[in-house]
Amino acid sequence: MKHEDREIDGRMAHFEEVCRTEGVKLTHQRMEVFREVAVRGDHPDAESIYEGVRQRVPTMSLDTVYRTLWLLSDLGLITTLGPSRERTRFDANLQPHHHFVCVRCGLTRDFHSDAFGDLKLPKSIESMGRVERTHVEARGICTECAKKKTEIGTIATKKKKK
Amino acid sequence: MKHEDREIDGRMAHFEEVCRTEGVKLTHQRMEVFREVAVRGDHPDAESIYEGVRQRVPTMSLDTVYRTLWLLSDLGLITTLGPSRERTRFDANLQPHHHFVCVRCGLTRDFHSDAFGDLKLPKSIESMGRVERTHVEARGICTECAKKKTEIGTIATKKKKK
DNA sequence: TTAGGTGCAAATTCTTTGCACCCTG
DNA sequence: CAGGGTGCAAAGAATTTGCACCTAA
Repeated sequence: MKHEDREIDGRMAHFEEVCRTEGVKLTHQRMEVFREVAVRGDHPDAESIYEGVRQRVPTMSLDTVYRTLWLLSDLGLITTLGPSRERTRFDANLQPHHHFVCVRCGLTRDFHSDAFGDLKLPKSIESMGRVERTHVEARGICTECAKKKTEIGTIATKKKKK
Repeated sequence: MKHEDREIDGRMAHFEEVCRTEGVKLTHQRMEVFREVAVRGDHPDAESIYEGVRQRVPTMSLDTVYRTLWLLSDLGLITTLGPSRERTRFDANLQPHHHFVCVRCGLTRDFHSDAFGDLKLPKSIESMGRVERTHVEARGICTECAKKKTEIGTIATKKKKK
């Protein structure tokens, strides 16, 4: 697994660099939380990350894990699966369709595309399972948010500027 | 908006039919909750659906909205955006990549595809906003869950069979 | 040294559940 | 009329926050 280790090392190095340039302290806890997310390929939730880190840092608390995860997210070092910091949302459109998602405000709108009907999936996917349908998520900034321009930077940046 | 109205009517009809065949009672509340989700194109959360329905059915309670939404989801009449009934999950992979998601257990694994690098988006998306990146979600049943076969039907079916 | 970071515990927020009455089939 | 469905209130889960002590820079 030489390749994977190198990948992790690269992520750790990037993490440390971003923390330094953003003026965020490199604590033991933060390194372990980031490492846990970086090493695991299963996209764990906060609780699961907490359990993993606790084996190495028994004093770690769950609230620090949460604080750290959102910090990392604000720094652009990690992302969330699905809507971030939002409640579950529902969709009554059963037709095959795709979503445009605004990464700033969460606006989500359907769009259709015949071209996306039969995307050719790589063979690597066969070992994971049988795919029943594919769905494309186009992420960007919606028209409304774009109007507001650079009104606000990232939360992390705001904090730093104090 | 002739076309849209027809689409909604079709969804309502399908909803009523499924309820009948599944032996689920067609209550005023359920119809209004389903209609609210069907009519709105913004994929609302439970609270928002609650507010919308309450204007027509002032006695509606939030817990009924939740119960109804999960029932509709079990019946396959609606779906959720992102992970269903799950906590937020994190991803440290910053490289452009895609996900295979098991709709049964939630297992999520990365996969890569050069072909998906530059999907041609329909022009209809331009009015929504500026797309920065696209991400493909391949949904299906993972190898592990497939082994377990038809061990369990849908929750709705289970309920019905009592 | 010192401002930011952490752990603890309490507070919030979101969602689910028990129960008695109500309404669809 | 019977059994599922609903509203209410209270419980539970997940996540956030206030505060005093701790530690990286």
